[in-house]
Amino acid sequence: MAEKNTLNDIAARAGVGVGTVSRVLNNHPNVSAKTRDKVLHAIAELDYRPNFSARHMRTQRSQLLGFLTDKVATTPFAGQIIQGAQETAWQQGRILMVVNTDSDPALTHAAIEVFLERDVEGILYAAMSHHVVELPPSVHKVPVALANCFSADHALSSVVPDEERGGREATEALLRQGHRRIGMINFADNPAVPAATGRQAGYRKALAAHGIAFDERLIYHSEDDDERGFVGTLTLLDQPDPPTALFCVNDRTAIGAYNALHERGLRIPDQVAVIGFDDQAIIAGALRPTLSSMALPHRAMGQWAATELFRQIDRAAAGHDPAPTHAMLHCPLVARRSH
Amino acid sequence: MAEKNTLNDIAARAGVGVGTVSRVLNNHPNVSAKTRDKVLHAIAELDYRPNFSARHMRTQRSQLLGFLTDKVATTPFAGQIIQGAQETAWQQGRILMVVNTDSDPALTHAAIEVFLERDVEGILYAAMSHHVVELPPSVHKVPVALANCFSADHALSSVVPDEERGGREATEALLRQGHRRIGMINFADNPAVPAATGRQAGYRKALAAHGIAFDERLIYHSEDDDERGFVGTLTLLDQPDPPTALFCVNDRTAIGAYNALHERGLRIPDQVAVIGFDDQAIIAGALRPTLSSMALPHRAMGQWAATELFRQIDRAAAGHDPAPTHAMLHCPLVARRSH
DNA sequence: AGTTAAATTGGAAACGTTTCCAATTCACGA
DNA sequence: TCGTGAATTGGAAACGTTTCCAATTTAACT
Repeated sequence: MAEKNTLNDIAARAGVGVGTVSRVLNNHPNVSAKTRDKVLHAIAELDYRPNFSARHMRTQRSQLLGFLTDKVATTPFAGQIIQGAQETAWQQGRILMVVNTDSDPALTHAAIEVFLERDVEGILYAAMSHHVVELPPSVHKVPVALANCFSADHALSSVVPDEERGGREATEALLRQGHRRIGMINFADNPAVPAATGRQAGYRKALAAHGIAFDERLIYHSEDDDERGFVGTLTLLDQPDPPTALFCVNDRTAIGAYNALHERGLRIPDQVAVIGFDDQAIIAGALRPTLSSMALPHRAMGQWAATELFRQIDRAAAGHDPAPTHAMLHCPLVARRSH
Repeated sequence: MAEKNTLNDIAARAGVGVGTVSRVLNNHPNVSAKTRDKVLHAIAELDYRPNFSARHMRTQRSQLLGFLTDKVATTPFAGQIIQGAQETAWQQGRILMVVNTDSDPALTHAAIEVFLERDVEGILYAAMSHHVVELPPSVHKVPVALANCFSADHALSSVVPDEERGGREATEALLRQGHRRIGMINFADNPAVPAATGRQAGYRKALAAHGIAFDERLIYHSEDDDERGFVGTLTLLDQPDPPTALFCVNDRTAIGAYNALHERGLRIPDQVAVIGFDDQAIIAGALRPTLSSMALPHRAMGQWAATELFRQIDRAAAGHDPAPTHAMLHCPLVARRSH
C-alpha cells in the first residue's frame, strides 16, 4: 500500500515548508489555524507517520528504556514486574526493550552494550528472586534501577520487597487468631537469600512482640522446592508440642503443607491454620480452603523502578547528580480461608 | 565519564577517513591490516559505540521487533513465550520492544502506531490464552505473526497448541494404564475456546479409537476456575459407574481434583489416575503425587513466531509476497506420578 | 625503472527529523 | 494610506551513520 512518506512529502502536498509541518507535528505555537488544517489534511491523506530514529538523531532523546531480566521464563512473576515497568514507561511515552539474560554475564554485558548503542535513557534490571546482583561497570553510563534485587554497595537505585515486615505480619495474622505454637517452613538458611532470612526475622519479631519464646524446633528448613512443604509439615507435626499454625515461606510450599495436613486428617484452618507467601493466584485460589498469602509487590516494584529511572533522567537533565534511592515495598496479607 | 564519541572522532584520532572507520566497523573487505589496527585502537581508546539510530536512518533497517501481549501479568506463561521470541530475535541480532495491551483495542492500536513510527521490521502478537484475535488493519503494513492465537480469516501467520492431539494423547496415556472409565473436567463448553473444544475432541477420538463409547455423564463443565476441579471431581465420583481416571483441562483444575480425591480417601494413581494440562511446574511438582500433565509449547510458540517473522522479512526483501503460514505445535505429556 | 591493474582510502551525499534565523505577511493604529 | 511590531513562514544546518565514486597508493609484471 502506501509508500513511506516523509516530512518533505507532507510539506509539498500541503504547500508549506518542512519547518511548518514539524511545528504542527510537535504542536508548537505560532502556526495559523488555516495552515495547521492544510498540514493535518496532508498528513491524513498520505498516511504519514514520523520517523522516530530521525527524531532521535536530532533531539538526542531515544525515548527507550532497556529492561533486563535474569530468568523471565521460570517464574510466574515475570509478567507482573514487566507490566509494572511497561505501563509506567508507556505513560511517560517510553518504550521498553526487553532482553532475558538467563543470568549469563556475557549475555548481560552484550545486552547492555546493545542498549547503549541504542542510546537508551535508562536501564532497568529485574531479578526473579530477591538477591544481590552485580552488573558490569558499563551500566553506569546511564541511569539504572534494580527491581527485586540490589547491588552489594548500594550504589545503584533499587527496590525490594519488605521481607521482614511480610514475615512479621504473616505471623501476627496467625497470632491474632489466637495461635501460640506457630511453625515456619522455610528455605534453606542462607544469608544470601533475603526471602529466607528476612521472613524468618519478621517471624521472630512478631513472636517476641507477643512475648512468645522462639522455639528452634518449630522451624523447618529445606532447599527442595518440591518436598519442603510436605516433609516439613510432617516433621513439625511429629513433635511433642506440635504447631497449630504454619507459616509457609511460599505458596508452593503451602501446597505440600495442605497435602500433609490432609494426610493427617487435620482440618484447615480449624485444627491447623496456614499462611503462604507470594500470593500466586493460581495456587491460592485453587487450594481448598483457599490460601491466605502475603502478596509480593512485583507490579509495584516494576512501577517503582521505572519511576525511579525517570527521576534520575529528569535529575540528570537538570544538571544534578542523581544519588541512588532505595525502597522496600510492603507485602500485604491477602486474607482467604486458610487462617 | 567519557563524552559521546562519533565516527568522526574515531577517524580523527586514527588519522583516517570516516569511510574507512565505517568499513572497519562493518568489517568490509579491502582495508589493510595496519589501518584496521589503528582504527581498532582508536575505538578502544575512545570507548566508542556506534549509534544505532543513525545506522537505522542510513540503512533503513531498524533491527527492531514489536512484541504485543494481551495480558502479560495474569499468567505464568507470559515469560516463556516472551523468552522464546526474545532468544530467537537476539540470535538474529534483533531486539524486542514489549507492550502490554490488556486487551484494550485503543491501546493496541496506539502500540502498533508506536511500533510503526519506530519502523519495526515485524510485529509479534502473543495471547495468553488460545483464542481468536482481531488486530487493527494498520498492522498489515509490516510482517506479523500471532502466537497462541489466530485471526478469524487466517490472513495472518499464526501458531497455536495442538489442543486436540494433546487431549487425545492425555486420554491415551490413561487408556494405556488400563482405564476404561475416564472422566474429563473441562471448561465451560464454548466454541470460542479451542482449549475446551479441542481437548475434548481429542478425548473423544482416543476413546473412539479404543472402541469405548462416549459417555456424556463423564464430562463435567464449569467456568469457575476455582471450583471446577473440586466440585467436578465430586460430581463425577457420585455417579453409578464412577471414573477411575480423570483428565483435567488444566493443572489448576487438577489441584481441586486432588483435594476432592483426598477427601474421598481415594489414592492417586492407584484408585484414580489424574492427568492435567499446562504443565505448570510450580503446581505439578508440588502436588503429591507429582502431577502428570500435557505441556503447552509456549516457548516453542514464541520461537516459531519470531522465526516466521524472519521468514516473512527475508521473503519480502527478496521481493516475494509472503503468504501467511500456520502451525499447530505438539503438547507433549510430561509424565510424573499421577497416572 | 616503468607500466598497469588491483587494492586501499578519503570524503560528499543522503537518510528524516528539529531548530534556528531570516524573511515575509499580517493586524492595527495614526 | 502608511508604518510598525508581532505573528507566521521557509529553508539551511545538523544529528551520526553508510555508501558510492574518485583519487591515491600498492603490488605485480615487463
